[in-house]
Amino acid sequence: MSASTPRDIMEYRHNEVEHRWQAAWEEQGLYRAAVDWDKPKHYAVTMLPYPSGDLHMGHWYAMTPSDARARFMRMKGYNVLFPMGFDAFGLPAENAAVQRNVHPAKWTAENIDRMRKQLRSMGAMFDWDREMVSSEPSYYKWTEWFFKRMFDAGIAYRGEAMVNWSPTLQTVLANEQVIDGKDERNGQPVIQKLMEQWFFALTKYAEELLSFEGLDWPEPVKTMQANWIGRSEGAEVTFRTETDDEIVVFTTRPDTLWGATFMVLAPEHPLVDTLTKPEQQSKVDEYRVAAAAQSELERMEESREKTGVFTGGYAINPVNGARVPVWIADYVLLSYGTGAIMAVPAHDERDFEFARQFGLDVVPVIQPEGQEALDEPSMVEAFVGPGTMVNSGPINGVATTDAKGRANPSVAAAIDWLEENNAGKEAINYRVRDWLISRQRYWGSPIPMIHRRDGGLESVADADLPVVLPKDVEFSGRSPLVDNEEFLATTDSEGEAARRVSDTMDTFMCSSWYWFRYLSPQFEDAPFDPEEAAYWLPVDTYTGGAEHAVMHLLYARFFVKAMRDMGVFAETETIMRSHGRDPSGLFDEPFTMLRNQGQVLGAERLGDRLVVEGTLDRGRLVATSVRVDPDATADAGAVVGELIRRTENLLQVETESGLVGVEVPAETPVDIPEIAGSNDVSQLKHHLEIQRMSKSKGNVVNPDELVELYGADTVRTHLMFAFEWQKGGPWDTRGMVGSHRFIEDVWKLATTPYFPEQVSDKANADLRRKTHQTIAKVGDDMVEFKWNTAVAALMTLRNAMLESLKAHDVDPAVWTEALEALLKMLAPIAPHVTEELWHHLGHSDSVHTQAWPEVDAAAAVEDVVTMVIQVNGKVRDRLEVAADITEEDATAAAMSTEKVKAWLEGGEVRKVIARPPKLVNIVVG
RNA sequence: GCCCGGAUGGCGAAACCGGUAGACGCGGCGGACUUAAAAUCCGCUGCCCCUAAGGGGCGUGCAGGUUCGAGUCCUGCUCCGGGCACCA
Repeated sequence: MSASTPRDIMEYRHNEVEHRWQAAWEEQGLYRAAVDWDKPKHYAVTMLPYPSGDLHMGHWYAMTPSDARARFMRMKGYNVLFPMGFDAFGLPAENAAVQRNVHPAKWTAENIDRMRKQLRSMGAMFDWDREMVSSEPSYYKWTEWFFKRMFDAGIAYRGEAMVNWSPTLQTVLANEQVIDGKDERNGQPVIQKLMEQWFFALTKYAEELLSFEGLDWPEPVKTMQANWIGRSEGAEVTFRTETDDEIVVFTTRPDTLWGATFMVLAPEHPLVDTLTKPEQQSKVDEYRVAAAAQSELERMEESREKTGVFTGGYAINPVNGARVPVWIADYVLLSYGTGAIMAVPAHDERDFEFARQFGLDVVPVIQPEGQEALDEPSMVEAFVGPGTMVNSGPINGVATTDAKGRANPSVAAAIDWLEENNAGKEAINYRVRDWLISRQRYWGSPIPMIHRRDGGLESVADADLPVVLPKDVEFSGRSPLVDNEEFLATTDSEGEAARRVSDTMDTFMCSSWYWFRYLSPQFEDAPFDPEEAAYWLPVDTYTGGAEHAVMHLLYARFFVKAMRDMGVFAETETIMRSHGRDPSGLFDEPFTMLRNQGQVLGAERLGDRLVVEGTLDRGRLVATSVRVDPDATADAGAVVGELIRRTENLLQVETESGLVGVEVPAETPVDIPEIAGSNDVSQLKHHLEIQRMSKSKGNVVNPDELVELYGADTVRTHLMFAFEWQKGGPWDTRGMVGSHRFIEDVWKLATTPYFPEQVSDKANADLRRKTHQTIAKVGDDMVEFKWNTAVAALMTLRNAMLESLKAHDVDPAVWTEALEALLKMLAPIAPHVTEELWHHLGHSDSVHTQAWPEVDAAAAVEDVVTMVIQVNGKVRDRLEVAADITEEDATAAAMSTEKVKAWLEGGEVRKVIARPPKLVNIVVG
């Protein structure tokens, strides 16, 4: 050894190593991806983050495996593009504006700056030249442009929808802002109100969205989307009211029409007013007010007792002329189907309950298979099984089965009859609704539309895009665009004075096309540069949380299909062809492969027990003092209880008599005895369940401190090791030392000089076997996103190498082969330390540009295997046998061991099941 | 309520196609080094029972079933998580 020992030089200083390599990679442009038609491409995208302020463990959990996968693909020979951006519009920025008087633009920009720095500390291979931020005009110009194209294509339209309306604030609230049917800000009631909104005709694509052909997506995601779309086959039937209005209903069971004894309309249905008789008016009005106080989710709860009110009106059943009463009930939703149903209580569970509740007629029309005829008065539940149609005029005697749609003979017969008699027609209904994209908010992409003075609508000229959000605005809780004259006043295409639409777009709209913008975020002629698109599209690997399984992914799929049909890819296709790439089918779907990670969950924690003094103002307490006191009795102050939730300065406190909203003005003193000095609201701890980490829930673990303490490489390794990636789980920092030891051991293996002493062929073969088994295992696991077992396999190799290092019993060539393979395999997971050690071994190029190690299958083969011997299915002995043992030899060996003989004594061998070389099972009796 | 998942030692987990349950790691226990602690190193570690060695029984949320053999397949439950259309 030289005078300066390796230990002096080579101490592992993770911070120094990580900062140095991050700077070096950036300088070299190691992760900048460029179009290269001579290499196969791989476009990897991980769902972009919302800039909530700090990068939390959940972000690391989502991003570092995606990064490792992208790095792995690069080592496998692909030209990899892996960009990053920010989904920067949204509600939290407006909450900050209302409650802390920070402009959303400032709040967002500051958060993004902070998160960019934190993202860099991760050491991911993000190509920052491709970054996009959805709240910048250079991005939302194209979000608006897409809206225009949708409008021109007839996909964007005006319609009505139910919204959470705050009569106090005169504005629409997000579901999140409504707690217990009240506005979380001021405790005032919130009602459901029908309002004019903008929609995208997503249902036009419902059928195509049901096909997942060619997509490598998780089965549950496909199932959830299919269920969400909810295709059902049946018929539309027209009933006429006594006032000769039409009520169209959709039913999957037109065969049971002869048993329809009443109708139910959604309380908001437009015909309710005309149908309602004067003597029923007050009851109907009362019911409609009550229904408006409930959310759709509450209304759909099936376990609730059925409620409803008779309108006094009647409609005529078109199949038999029967006069059926028309009711309204909240379990019928205006947004589903036609907002009206025909009720067949004898054969539908919900209708049955409703009929029994209100004493309505029940008329059976199916004779159950192999049972007695249904006896109406004694029925206790609806009959929904197969049988034969009865009491049904023209379709009497037709069989009814469990099949859906026309595949059911009775349904087919009923549809045919309806069509022949002009009473209805075959129809397909989808549960999915058109995409409501307008929001009555400020911090979003403006809808580039203008109301002309003549009442018409026109879109803003392309040359005038983007419609820019005005900066100088005041925040009160409702969108400042609504009364911003400077913004609203404009002129139409003919120079006439006109008004802008004050709505902005759903942020899902921004996130429905961002991976196109990554391709060329500075491109000014179109949303993306077709030269880039022709090479990189489509996205090969998309990763993100399972919570986006339906909405975001369905919108993204819809968007691409609409883009395709609007010809947005025409030029891209031409360029593809000129390079010999066939574009057919490449623009039908956005993401070829999808993988979901689970969620890193926060730990459970009780909220602080608060004692609040203050004055009551419109149902909520305005605090004059807030104090934390774990022992406070219920009468210690005006409001005493556990802090359940906090949004900026709004507290939800659980008291003995229920949830109370508390507002804490800036000047109100907050006293937390545990924390010395002056305290503020943000230091209050609120209740945490074991649930996902998110800024809004406050149960966030900050990775920065862990990076400081252990290094990014350890944090990355541990996140990939500690959980099954698809599943996630509660975060616990303690186990991290194991991953840290692993990284330090790798450091030790690579920096300790290796001298062979007692070299043996067996030791050489053993280490080579382990090395090549590990290469095979880790390679397979990385393809399948099985990070935890990949790291475990690397740890096992580490253990074997530590033994070899101690025993000095392998050739230097075998040692080096193992060491370099270990570094290369670990490189995607722990990029900094492996790069440092790679260079330490004397290489001058980057470990990240190395080819993934090749498996030597011959070296990996196991020649001796442990064979298990079972007697009657229980393990009784084990034997070391040659891996290629024959069935006869295995059986003979198994039967002849002392232990087995003892177990066989006194019994007769009835059967021997041999599965060489792993197992022999002897059945005796 | 509806749709989709999940449940394995004290903890995070592993187990290809139905074939050794608990790899890998944390924690714990015992030991070495140290004045001591930390770090590091060595050994043990699913539970229970008998024991001197060595054996035996039980065990993958619960109750059944199929099979020579079930964590894995089937039926019925329980509990937990995600989504339910304005959180992203």
